[in-house]
Amino acid sequence: MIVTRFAPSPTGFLHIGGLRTALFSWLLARKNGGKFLLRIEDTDLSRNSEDAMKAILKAFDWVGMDYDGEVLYQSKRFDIYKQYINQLLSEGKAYKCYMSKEELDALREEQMAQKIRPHYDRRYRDFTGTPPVGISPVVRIKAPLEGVISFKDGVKGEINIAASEVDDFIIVRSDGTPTYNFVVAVDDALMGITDVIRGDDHLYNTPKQIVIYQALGFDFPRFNHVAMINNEQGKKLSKRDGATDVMEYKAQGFLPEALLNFLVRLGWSHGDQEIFSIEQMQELFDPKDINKSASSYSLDKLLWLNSYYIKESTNARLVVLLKDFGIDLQGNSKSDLILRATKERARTLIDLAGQICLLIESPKSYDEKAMKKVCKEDTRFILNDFISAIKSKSPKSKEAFHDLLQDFVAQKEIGFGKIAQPLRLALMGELSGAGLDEIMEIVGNDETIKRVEKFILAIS
RNA sequence: GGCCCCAUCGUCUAGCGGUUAGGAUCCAUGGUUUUCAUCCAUGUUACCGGAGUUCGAGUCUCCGUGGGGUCACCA
Repeated sequence: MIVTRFAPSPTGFLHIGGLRTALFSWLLARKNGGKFLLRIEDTDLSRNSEDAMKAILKAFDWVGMDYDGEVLYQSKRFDIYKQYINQLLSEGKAYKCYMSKEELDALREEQMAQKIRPHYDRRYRDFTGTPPVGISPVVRIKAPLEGVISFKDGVKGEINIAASEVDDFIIVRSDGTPTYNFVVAVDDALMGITDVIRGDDHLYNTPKQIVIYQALGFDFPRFNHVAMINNEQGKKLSKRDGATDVMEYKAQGFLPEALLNFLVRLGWSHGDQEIFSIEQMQELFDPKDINKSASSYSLDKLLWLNSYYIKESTNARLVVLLKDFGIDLQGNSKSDLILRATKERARTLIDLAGQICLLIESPKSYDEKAMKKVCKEDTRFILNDFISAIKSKSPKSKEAFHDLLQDFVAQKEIGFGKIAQPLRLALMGELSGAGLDEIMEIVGNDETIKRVEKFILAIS
């Protein structure tokens, strides 16, 4: 059985890079009827944040990704790690190191000055003397002294790293807590993880974790290191690049399926296909189709996907979603008409809300450029006559408004634009939007007249 | 700096030794539409450079160049 996991550290919100690796892992598990675990890497007690934890869970919930079993916390598994530490210690595969942090820093500094790679000099590796007093030791793993650590990466292929690049790294801090590279290896092994999918910033952790696997006699999983997501300038994504927090996308009016579809195509592809439903992703995802190179993040495609998914959404769902954007269409008898008139034109829910606003509220201002362009001397008289026409015919349907408009221009022997443009401005405050007949059907006779009258006043 | 990874239109990508280098997005143009948008059609734009292997190289090899990652008692 395939078992995958997402293992964030609770130090901040879930960012889109994290969401993508989570998505890949989730898809792989779901595709194969396997398990997807959520494990919180909170061994560094000083860096944990409850809020970050909640934010991650919230983001998962929003995009609709589920996980199997309970959320696993490494901070609750310290006794398990301790057991394995003791095992390594007693087998001589790990050792206590009494070097103080200050000494270590000094060593590092000296090495940097000599322009050699900073590394621990293994001074306590074979130490047999009496340990210095008053120092709480760390525990270090005995990494191989020579040779090459190799593994086959599902994305990058064969990776070989010289053992000399891997230090006797710390597996237990002086405060007794175990460190990341140790607990990851232990947990992945103990939890039966078969496939690890993570960012390629972890590529260098892999040989370290392999050292642990080997010391403990565990088999190691398949590794897949996914290249990073960069910003539009090709640089590492940072907070300065706008939305990196997954929940920020919700706030900006994106649909979760649009975000997921966007992310799944960042670094992964299936031929020429662009649109993937969640079901299709689950069916088609395969780590072998993950791209080796980093990708730059560009909003265009996300916007395009989002407008696609807005059009695909049922009106009922949009009504619910729109509530977060200040639009309450619940119980509005014209909600279907309103949505039909607006959803084709919206790229985000914020867009959509804005357009709906124009329909249900009288314009607060009129586009000035458009006013100048569209309003001629006779405009107010034409509009006045149009009000009379509405009053005498009192149209109710889109079709009736359509006919009224046609009859009106025919009778007055004027071009359609003569009435249509100013009318549009009067009703919406701008020159774009749904069809006039549609708008008037939604707005209704009385409100149409009111808006036109208000507009006439404004141009007189 | 050492080590590792990467390199096709602006962007996301297909390609897996022989293609007019394909799709999507963006942009432009035309059509549909009472405007805008949608939709449809068309178009501009790419194999980082140099050697080599080969009858033939975007595809394989090497060297450059560029970008990224990593070198913590963070994860």
